[in-house]
Amino acid sequence: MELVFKALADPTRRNMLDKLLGSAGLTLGELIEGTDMRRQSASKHVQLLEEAGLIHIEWQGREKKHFLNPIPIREISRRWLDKYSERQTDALLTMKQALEEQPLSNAEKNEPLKRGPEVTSFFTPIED
Amino acid sequence: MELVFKALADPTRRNMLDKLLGSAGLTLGELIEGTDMRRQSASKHVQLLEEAGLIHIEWQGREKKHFLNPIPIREISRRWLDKYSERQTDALLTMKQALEEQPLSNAEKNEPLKRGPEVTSFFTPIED
DNA sequence: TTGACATGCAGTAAAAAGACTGCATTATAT
DNA sequence: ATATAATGCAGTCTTTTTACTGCATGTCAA
Repeated sequence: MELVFKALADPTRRNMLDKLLGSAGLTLGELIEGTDMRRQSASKHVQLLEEAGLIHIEWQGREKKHFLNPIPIREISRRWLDKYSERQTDALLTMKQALEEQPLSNAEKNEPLKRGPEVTSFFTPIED
Repeated sequence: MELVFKALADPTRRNMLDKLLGSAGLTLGELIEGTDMRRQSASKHVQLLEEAGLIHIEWQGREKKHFLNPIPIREISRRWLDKYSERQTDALLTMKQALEEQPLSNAEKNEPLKRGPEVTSFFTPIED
């Protein structure tokens, strides 16, 4: 998973994935068409993408064809991203809006500064 | 979006997000508890996370409370990741397995090396 | 077989990222 | 008021990342 996040961090590599989504089986030379990058640099990007399991490579004679493998991205989406996005977005939106209106509710009430779930819980709405 | 991917690339920052998912409103000091990182370093990580919109910060006196904002992650999941994962995973799996069994179908058929959609299309199954 | 093509590998240099120390600022508590 | 606590900011150093050049390897086509 570490490798996947690293690989996705670079815009050049994300662009490669986009290209491969549009037309699979592109060679290295085709991948750098329209860019000013040298093939040696692109090759290293491809290496990282492959190590992360994000692309599948198939040799055809002297040509190296690249195929997108969406599975690791799906894994991220399912195992790591979903736990933030699906469950809690609405709760956060509620909180955020409430905070913008009365950002210092506890201080205003002159309550002592408490720590712990009562105060810090992300899902305890302001109106509680 | 660039900032979000960069922010997610570092394991320290992902760990911070995980901590904030578990207990929201943690202060900077609480965020580095259990690690050997100095608060100044953690502070820079927090800055990046905030610039990426991944956390929301609320000052409470001299304490800085941090809250996870899952929305950017949801955006990634929806706009960028889903286009790889949901639509095409099954198609890829089929292709991958087929490739592993007969990885050079075109070459074996002694066809000329063609380029373009006919050959390179990711979604054109081997059995076509 | 030989020349052109697609790519790999090694080495270098520049840029970015990450972590540290030291000092400054603001808030709390006595 | 003053000491302590939570944090920010600036500067330096190290590591990592990224791009480049030059040369090597293997494949295709005449």
